[in-house]
Amino acid sequence: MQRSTKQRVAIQQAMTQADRPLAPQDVLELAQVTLPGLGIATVYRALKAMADEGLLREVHLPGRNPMYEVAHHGHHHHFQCAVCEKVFDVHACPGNLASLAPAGFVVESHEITLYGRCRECAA
Amino acid sequence: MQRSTKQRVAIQQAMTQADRPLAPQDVLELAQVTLPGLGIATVYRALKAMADEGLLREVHLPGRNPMYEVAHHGHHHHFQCAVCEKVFDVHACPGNLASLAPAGFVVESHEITLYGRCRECAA
DNA sequence: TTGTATGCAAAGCGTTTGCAGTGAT
DNA sequence: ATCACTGCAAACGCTTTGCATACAA
Repeated sequence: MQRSTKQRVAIQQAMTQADRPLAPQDVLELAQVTLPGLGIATVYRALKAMADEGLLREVHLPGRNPMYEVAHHGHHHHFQCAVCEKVFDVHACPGNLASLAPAGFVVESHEITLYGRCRECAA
Repeated sequence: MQRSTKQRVAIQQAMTQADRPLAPQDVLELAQVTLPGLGIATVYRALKAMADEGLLREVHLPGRNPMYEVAHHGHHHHFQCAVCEKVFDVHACPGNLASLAPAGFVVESHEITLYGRCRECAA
């Protein structure tokens, strides 16, 4: 199983404190505040390991490299701010999207991304 | 302006005949059927140029590299088949997604991706 | 003839992996 | 003392770019 190293503690701490999807590079920079020697390869390996363990979830957004978020929530979507580029969770869903597909197509799941300005950047 | 070369004709032909979002590699393979010597760099440059001209549109889907489709009018979304991995247009939209965002967030646009099995793969 | 377009190969960028050394158990 | 974890650097896959040549105008 997983060993508890100072690297992984720092990485998990960064993920938990951010409480929103982060790119590996973001995680590196946050974790390096408390652990300057941390390497990017370690971040990638730790994020993937934690995702395999179910602690984190991979987040794929259109036109962005893969991100990770703490895996607590159920079904949800994402909001991407056009100004600060940060990604936030959206805990609502219109549902009933199966009927949008062309006839003969079977819809099994869906993903919605909202774009605009977050609370801070809208002010 | 653009010059009409046999490479660009083949590329545009591939895009038009497919009538669905294609990755640059897909375009290369389709166009190479009629133009075997075609290089991948030319495909990338031509796709970008045609997108700048308004002939094509860049399509970004979660977890996929950028694709291109012929630029047609109107707001639409995409369906990605879990079996054949092909992407199709969805000419419907639930609308009214602005209210899904947290309070204080301003929604300017949205993107929806449906997943499931396309007509061929559902059979 | 002129200058854009092309093909190739090299360079970029984000991500993964091999390896020898480090450190948690 | 193990053996997983780490940092570094090399390797990777996709995309972009520099350059000399080809070719549309």
